[in-house]
Amino acid sequence: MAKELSKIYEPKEVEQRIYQQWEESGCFRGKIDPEKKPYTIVMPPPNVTGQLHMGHAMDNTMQDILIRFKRMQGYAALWVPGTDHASIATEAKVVEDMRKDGLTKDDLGREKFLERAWAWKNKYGGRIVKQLRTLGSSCDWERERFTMDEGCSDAVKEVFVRLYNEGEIYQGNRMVNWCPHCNTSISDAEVEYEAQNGHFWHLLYQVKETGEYLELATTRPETMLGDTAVAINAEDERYAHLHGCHVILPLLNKELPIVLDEHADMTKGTGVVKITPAHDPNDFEVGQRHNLPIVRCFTYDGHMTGAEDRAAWVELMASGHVPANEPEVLDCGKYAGMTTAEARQAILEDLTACGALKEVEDLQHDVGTCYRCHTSIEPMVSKQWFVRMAPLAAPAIEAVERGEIRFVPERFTKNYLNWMNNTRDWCISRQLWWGHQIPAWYCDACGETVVAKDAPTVCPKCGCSHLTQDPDTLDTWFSSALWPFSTLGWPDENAGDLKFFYPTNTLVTGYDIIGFWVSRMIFSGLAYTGKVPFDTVAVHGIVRDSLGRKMSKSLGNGIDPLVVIDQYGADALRLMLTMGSTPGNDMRFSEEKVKAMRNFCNKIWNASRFLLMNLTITENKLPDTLELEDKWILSKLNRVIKEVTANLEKFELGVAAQKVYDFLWDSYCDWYIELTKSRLTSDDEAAKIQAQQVLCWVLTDILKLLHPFMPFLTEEIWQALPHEGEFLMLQDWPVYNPAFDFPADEAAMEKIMDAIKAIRARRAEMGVAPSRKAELTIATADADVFAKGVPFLQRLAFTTEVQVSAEAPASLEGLVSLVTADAKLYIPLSELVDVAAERKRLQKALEKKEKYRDGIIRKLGNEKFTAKAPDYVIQRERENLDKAEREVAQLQESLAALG
RNA sequence: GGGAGCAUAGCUCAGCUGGUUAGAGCACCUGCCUUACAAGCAGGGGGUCACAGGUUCGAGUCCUGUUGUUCCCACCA
Repeated sequence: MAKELSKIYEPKEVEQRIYQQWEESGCFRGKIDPEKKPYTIVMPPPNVTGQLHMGHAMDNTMQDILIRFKRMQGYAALWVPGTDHASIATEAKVVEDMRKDGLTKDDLGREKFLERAWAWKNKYGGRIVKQLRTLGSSCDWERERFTMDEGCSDAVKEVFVRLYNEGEIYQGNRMVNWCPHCNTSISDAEVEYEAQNGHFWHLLYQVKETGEYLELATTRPETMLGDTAVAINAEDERYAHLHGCHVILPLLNKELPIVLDEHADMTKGTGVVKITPAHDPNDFEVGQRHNLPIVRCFTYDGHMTGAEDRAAWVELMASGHVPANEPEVLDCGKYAGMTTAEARQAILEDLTACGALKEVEDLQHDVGTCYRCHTSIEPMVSKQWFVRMAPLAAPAIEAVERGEIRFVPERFTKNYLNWMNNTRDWCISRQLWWGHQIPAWYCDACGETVVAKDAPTVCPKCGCSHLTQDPDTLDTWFSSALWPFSTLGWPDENAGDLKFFYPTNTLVTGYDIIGFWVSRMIFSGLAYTGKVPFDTVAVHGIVRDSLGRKMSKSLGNGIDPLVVIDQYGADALRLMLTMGSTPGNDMRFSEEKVKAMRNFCNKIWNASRFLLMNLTITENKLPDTLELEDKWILSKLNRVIKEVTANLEKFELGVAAQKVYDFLWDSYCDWYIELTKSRLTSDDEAAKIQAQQVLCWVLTDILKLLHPFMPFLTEEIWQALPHEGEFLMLQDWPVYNPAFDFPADEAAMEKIMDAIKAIRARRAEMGVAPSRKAELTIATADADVFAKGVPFLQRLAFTTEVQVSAEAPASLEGLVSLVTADAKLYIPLSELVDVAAERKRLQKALEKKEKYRDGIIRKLGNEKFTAKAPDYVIQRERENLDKAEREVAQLQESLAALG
């Protein structure tokens, strides 16, 4: 930053240059230093092929603020960056890309597909990481990780094998959420419910033994082909005579048992439920209880099963290796090959034709959809790998209840506990290729399952050397659950980073992934490292558009942070994201707010420009003697340092930023700089130097306090000011110092400021041009204080000669009088006064003040108040009353003087 | 059905454990290019703190209920 510069701060060139300087000088590197306390953040890894959006910008800005703050406080700070392979999302993108070339996964085969996927990852993988740099993120890029890199993959295998050997991972046919579009199972957490308009179809099933018709309702008539029972409640007297009877399934004319099960709710509908164990989670449970056959009539890609599917099942049955709960596969005959939607129509038509459809009712209900593609999910019985949650959840709940992990804001603890207390076993296998392939092998000869980190060469049971690896991959969140320690070297317990930087300190993330991710990191950390992975979870909300809507691709209302940065600078965007938000709450993006922050950047820029223009000193140190105004600003600065530090430690980032903002703009620029001008423009060299020194000292501390929020601009200015050391980002954080508390001087200075404000206000009301200067007479008990204020009154209150005395002028003829709590001020501008208007104004002011005074008198007269209120409150009220009395008296006097 | 958030100036929001006459930015009105900044300076208008009760010497802040709104979880054969 040179001394002659444009009036406007141009962020673009500065940001690139400064970031490069930092990175090349190794400022971001986290160093193991036994002399220091570690402070560690691991970045929630964005999708490797993704692009930066406002959510990332917010998340990473918060992390950068914290890590920069702690680094300046002297911690050995480490921020580990990285990316996530995002199995479903990335695989979907690669598949889509292949479709342009007319290719499918099956055409390529696994190996070729993975080659393509890696090529895709290498092509787009660097994008988001570059974009994070434009934000100013001070992460240690030399430690950048990827969930599928060697170390993370090793951690994944280690955990899988361990859990399997402990019996906490098991494989089996269970009801899972199936996405027919992504063609894979997904976990409960990945199902999103959406309201949809549907129907309730009332069907009639005839009872074989009695000939009567049972009415039952379903939202999914196409599943009827897979019905294997009808359930009624044992207590239900309406159907007591049907215990042990059977119904005839329409269309298939198949005989189904009537079972007694609590799942049948007497209060709902007719109290009769059809049971389709293969395609409904509740029905699956009923089927298990009554040992019902499981009949599958859907294929995994959303069609009705046919002869071929059935043949495959017959073959499996003959093979002898039949897993438990393996569903029978139905040949749906005329419906075979139809999509489930087509089959619904056809089946409804046929049911109508045979009189089995009684009526249709409109119904709005929530339908589970895939969180990635929003296709309706199909509950399917399928052979998958699961993690037993109960043993993992228990310690994870205890750790939070014991306070070893704290959520900020605290209310999210409930959200977490709610999730952990209701968790079911976690389906971790995915029918995808992009991801960590499950380290399980099956013997081709005897069917033995071998789980190991490395591929076995022979079957331990039969010695056969032909083993096939399970084709499935693991849920993305399985690897992200290990992120806080896999990135630091685990499973090598002796890894230096792990020993020094783990457990990490703060996890910054949005409330939307507490269940998906935070909870899984917590139980994983406890289970595998024996320690909580972090001590604090700082939760933030989401960034919405200016109308309060979620930013989404389909709405096209997303704002690209890079565009904003390009236009207004990264510092402005960062400030907008922090100052406009409160912990845990959503915020709205608004260009107006970004502009306001850009203006703030410009304000600092110009304040600094002013200082540089006047600067002759080369060393940043305070002068030996301080003037009243110097003590005032230093005392205020000292308080700001104390408060801002406390706010940051409590994760109140917005409040912290706001306080420095106000201090810089109001106290430093609007007052202090103006107050120093009389010294700076004087001929007194010593006074010039003295003013420069305080200006420089205070600005430097402001830059330090602002640095975590707006790193680029503060670094740029700091380097132009007299300083020691190479980078602002490596300087020590300012510390509160009781020696710089000057309460008496602050109060004195403010008496002068009150007078200045009073004169300005009156002149503005009277419409006096600033060019018209006037003499001033001050009558006050604080004559010595106001004597010090003379130059300020001259410069800032448009006065020429100033008389300060204890007494009012002998004659008030031709004078306008105005009052503050501590002084009466007289200006010879009475020819401009509209006496009537002036009387009215004074009367209004007097009434208001009297009302206020009377309020205090009543309060202080209330014995209950004086008996119960704390002393400091009573004391303050007495002072207020004092001040109000004086003001009332002075107003009355002025009014009397008007005649 | 269970849980949570939000409701304060025209707009976007602060307001911590209850305690000065409720604040900021933007917008609006008036006057100023006062040699750092018009992306600025000075001055000003604008709020029965959603509603109804309650606790308290004292409530925007705590409690109960109501309304509106957003979200999470569960269920819906």
